[in-house]
Amino acid sequence: MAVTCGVENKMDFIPSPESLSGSAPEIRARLIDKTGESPFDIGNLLSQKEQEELRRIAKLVDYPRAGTTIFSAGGEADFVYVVDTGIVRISRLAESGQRHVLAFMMPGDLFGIPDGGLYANSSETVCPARVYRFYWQKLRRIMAKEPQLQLNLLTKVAYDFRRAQRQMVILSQQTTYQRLALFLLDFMRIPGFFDERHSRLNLPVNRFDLADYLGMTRETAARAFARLEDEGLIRRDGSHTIEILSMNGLKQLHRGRPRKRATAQR
Amino acid sequence: MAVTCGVENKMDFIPSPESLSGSAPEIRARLIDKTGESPFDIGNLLSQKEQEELRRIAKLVDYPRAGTTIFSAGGEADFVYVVDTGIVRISRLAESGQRHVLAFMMPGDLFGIPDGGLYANSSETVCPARVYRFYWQKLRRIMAKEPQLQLNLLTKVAYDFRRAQRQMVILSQQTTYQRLALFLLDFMRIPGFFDERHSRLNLPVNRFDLADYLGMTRETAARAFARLEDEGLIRRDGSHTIEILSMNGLKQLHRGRPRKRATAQR
DNA sequence: CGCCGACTTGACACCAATCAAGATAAGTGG
DNA sequence: CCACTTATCTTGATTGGTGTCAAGTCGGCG
Repeated sequence: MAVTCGVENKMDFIPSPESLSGSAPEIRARLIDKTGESPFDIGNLLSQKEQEELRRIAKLVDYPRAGTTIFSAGGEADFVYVVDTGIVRISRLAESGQRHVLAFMMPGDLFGIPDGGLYANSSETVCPARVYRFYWQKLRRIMAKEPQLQLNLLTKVAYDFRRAQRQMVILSQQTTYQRLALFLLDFMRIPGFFDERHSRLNLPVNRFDLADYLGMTRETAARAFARLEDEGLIRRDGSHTIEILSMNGLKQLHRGRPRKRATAQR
Repeated sequence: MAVTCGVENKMDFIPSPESLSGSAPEIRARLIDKTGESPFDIGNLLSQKEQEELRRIAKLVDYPRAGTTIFSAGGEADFVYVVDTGIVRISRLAESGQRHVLAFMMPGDLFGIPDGGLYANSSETVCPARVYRFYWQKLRRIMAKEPQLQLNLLTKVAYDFRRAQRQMVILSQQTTYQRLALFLLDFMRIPGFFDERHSRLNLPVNRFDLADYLGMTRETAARAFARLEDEGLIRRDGSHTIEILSMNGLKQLHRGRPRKRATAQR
């Protein structure tokens, strides 16, 4: 659950990464932060020793090409991963053959936590990417001794859980246009994809992935883009770069009439 | 994420409660199990001392009436809860006023984990219920000393996370009929609601809650029931008891043609 | 230059929401 | 216990959003 968004109303209640504590809300949930001085920490909670231990079992893996499989659903889950650079998609295949993209993982996001020893989902690179790889068993062993590290992991999973809950609400209530608007807003908040000066958004996600993430078809996604453009909220400039003409317009769109009338029970 | 289901294909990949370890898949994720001999344990992983500590900070709270609020989204999150008896719904209100039911929590399920000190969702009783209540801060303090207990909590959250992922796929791919069929199948697996001898299912959930959980309107839910009845898969006997005529028929329904055609990328 | 994949647009069909009304069940007071 | 009220559930007719199928455009690359 990578994409973040800045609206602060109820529907849009965005889980804060450090959800379990009550600290400052600006830190991104992560086990590793290459840029900071404490590269293996979330919110500077880990001791030097703990960070060292994490570093020892981490291995940086490079995926130079888009569309490379990192792991597949049902496979033996030996590793957990943390995105270093690039974007990774987490997907699940229905037996109908219909794919669903559960999340786009951004730098700092953790993924691949096993379910009964197996991966529950598949994951592939969306663009060239580098990821840290940890032996899950080793990590578990360390966590058994280091409660603070385990709390970091718990925090991270709780964060992803809330993002999933938010996505459930979006998928079942918002129209396709609203979902797309929300997606763009979310993406704008991720460092490195939105150029504020020119108000241009870089969308390295193709229409397939986008549609499967937002629960619609590629055709509908294209139409949704067209409508946003007609209404003067965005301007397409190639299918992967978009100029944001009215961020407020996008925000208002998702507050408008939902797909279903409001429930007024009791 | 309470409801469980027994189909074992990919789409229906049901997370096992003890997902993080690799042990036997029969135990239900829980912190407390009143019925067992180890009432504060998941999968008998906790020591006597740890169980005692949990018991000390737990308080059993009774909610004799349906529709009682346990906590509200945005409120100060002092407690976490574990269902003892009855059903509790976890919901979120969009600013449009549209409610979404995120999950029905069954006996043994844990809920109310705070997000930045506040509750992210609301929760109300669906029927008369009893819940265990824990001071979150106390629980955190104990967990800091007892990694095994914290691992139990992590396991539980990871389990709910996977249920949320499954629900995302269902909401965005399945038709209303398929979603209802799946819901019934899930409910049948919960101990105490399905009478195998008469093949009768007790559904203590009203159409409002059901529709808001499955992402449809009450009218559509009623029509979906009608269609399942027309096709000879169920028989309605009052709106809250249902006779299952063909469990296999229900299972096949959700494998049929989905709402969208399959994605065949690459 | 021409092929090919990704993306877009159009015409049509269908599923599900809406609005409205009726039926059943559940309380409530006499 | 029965009439009355009310909530819950169901059914019908209509509309609109979105998937489907098909064709067309754009851009990249050999």
